[in-house]
Amino acid sequence: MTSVEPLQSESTPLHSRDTPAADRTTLPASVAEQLRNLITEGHLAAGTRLNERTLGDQLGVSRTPLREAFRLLAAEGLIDLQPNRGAQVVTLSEQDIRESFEVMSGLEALSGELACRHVSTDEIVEIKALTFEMLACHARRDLPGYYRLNHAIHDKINAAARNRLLTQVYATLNRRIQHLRFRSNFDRDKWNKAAREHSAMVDALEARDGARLAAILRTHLTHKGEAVLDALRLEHARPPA
Amino acid sequence: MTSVEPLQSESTPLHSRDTPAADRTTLPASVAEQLRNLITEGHLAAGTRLNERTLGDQLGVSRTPLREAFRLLAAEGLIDLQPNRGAQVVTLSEQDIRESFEVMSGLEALSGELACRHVSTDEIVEIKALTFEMLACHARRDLPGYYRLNHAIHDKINAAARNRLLTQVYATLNRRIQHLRFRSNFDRDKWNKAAREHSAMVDALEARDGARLAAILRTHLTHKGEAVLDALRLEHARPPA
DNA sequence: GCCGCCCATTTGGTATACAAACACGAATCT
DNA sequence: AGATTCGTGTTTGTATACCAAATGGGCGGC
Repeated sequence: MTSVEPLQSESTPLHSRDTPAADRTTLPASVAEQLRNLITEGHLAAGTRLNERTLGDQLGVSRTPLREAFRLLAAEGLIDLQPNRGAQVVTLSEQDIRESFEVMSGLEALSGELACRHVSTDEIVEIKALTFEMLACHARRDLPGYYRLNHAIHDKINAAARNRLLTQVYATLNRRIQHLRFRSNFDRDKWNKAAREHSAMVDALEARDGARLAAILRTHLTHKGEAVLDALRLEHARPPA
Repeated sequence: MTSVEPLQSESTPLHSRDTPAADRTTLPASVAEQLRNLITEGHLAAGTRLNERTLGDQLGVSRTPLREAFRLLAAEGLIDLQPNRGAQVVTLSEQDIRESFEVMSGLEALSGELACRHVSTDEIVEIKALTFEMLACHARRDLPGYYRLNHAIHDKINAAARNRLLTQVYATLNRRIQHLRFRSNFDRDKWNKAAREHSAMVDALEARDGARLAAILRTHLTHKGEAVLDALRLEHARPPA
């Protein structure tokens, strides 16, 4: 995946002239979002150069808002913006990935701690239910379903922490490595362990034991990081189709 | 401080034509840095509107790079960029501040934990020395000196964590509240407590007790957050000169 | 006093122009 | 041959002009 197929049909401008009036977002923001999606979903491979003129034509916007979108994405760490050399999709080194998981594990721990302080019983119930659904996916070896529910659970815990900044920072960091997570088709052992950790999470949450939940989430994320790194190294040895 | 005095003499363009060739930074970046400094040092008060034309003239740049700088600062959370309403220096609500300190305390905790894993004996020595210097400032009631050393110590611990992402994220968050920290001329009790906490930090670091250092840093930051909030509320009751 | 209308101002976005930086291959030198 | 220089086309960086749309007041009517 090194070149880009038509990103958008020519006939659908981003700003439809007929939108009522109100909350239309700005062009740079929506361009940034499109690119963000392309990157996080892996449709734009790491290292891809983003030519201003070309990409602008494909997206149907002029250079000005595109460049502003670049600044945004650069600040989020999704693209690399070098003076006079343009933008390219960021390539994460092993260390970058390790650092990302370290920071994210710290944030998850905080999230767990705060969640135990603020979570409502309704939320606990919902998280517990989601966890069981996820365990069902695990039993069925349904990886996509597992990922989806996994994501939902972590989102709920994060929301229960009642800290928008935390949510936002976490989301930003997560996006940088999101496409990697889906590739780590980790082995049976690790998957079993992860599932068990999720059961323990629910226990800690029900007991509202912040320290315990924090510790579980911390190691959970650390394990996930290791799994991703392993998968990456494996891929490196024998590149995928 | 609601209006802006000449930000730069007309005769010193940001890009001097004679700079050799090499690492000149781009205009948006340097504009952003100037604004960042003005904001974090409190020369641009919260809520100040940033008019594109006016500000561009003052800084000697056109709207194009200025707008890109705005995107940068908005992504960092230093300014608020509302569609069709322009940019203004962000105004943090009490909750924003509380959330900031919560996240930062989590990051500090992580920093302490990692620092204990990676710190060199030389670094410990240096941190210990700085701590004593800081305690000297405390004894002399030298608040500016205290702040300076305090900052240096936290930087060193952060550096010892060996995680550039952590450093960067922390710095970004810190900038948003930096100008508040200097105003919190907290009372004798809190200051004493903070000083004691710093001694405990060195102990934990020497013992390379990650969990302990993490806990200390965590509560240290929490206390700082409370102090800032107190000071803010006080100021609110009786506005400063 | 309240409401709606109108206008000056500002922002959002496009297009264009041009200088400087860069990439890369050809020509040159040793 | 290999390294170096040179030149040229391409891309980025910045400025500027321009216009549409949104905003925010002020003004007049009620």
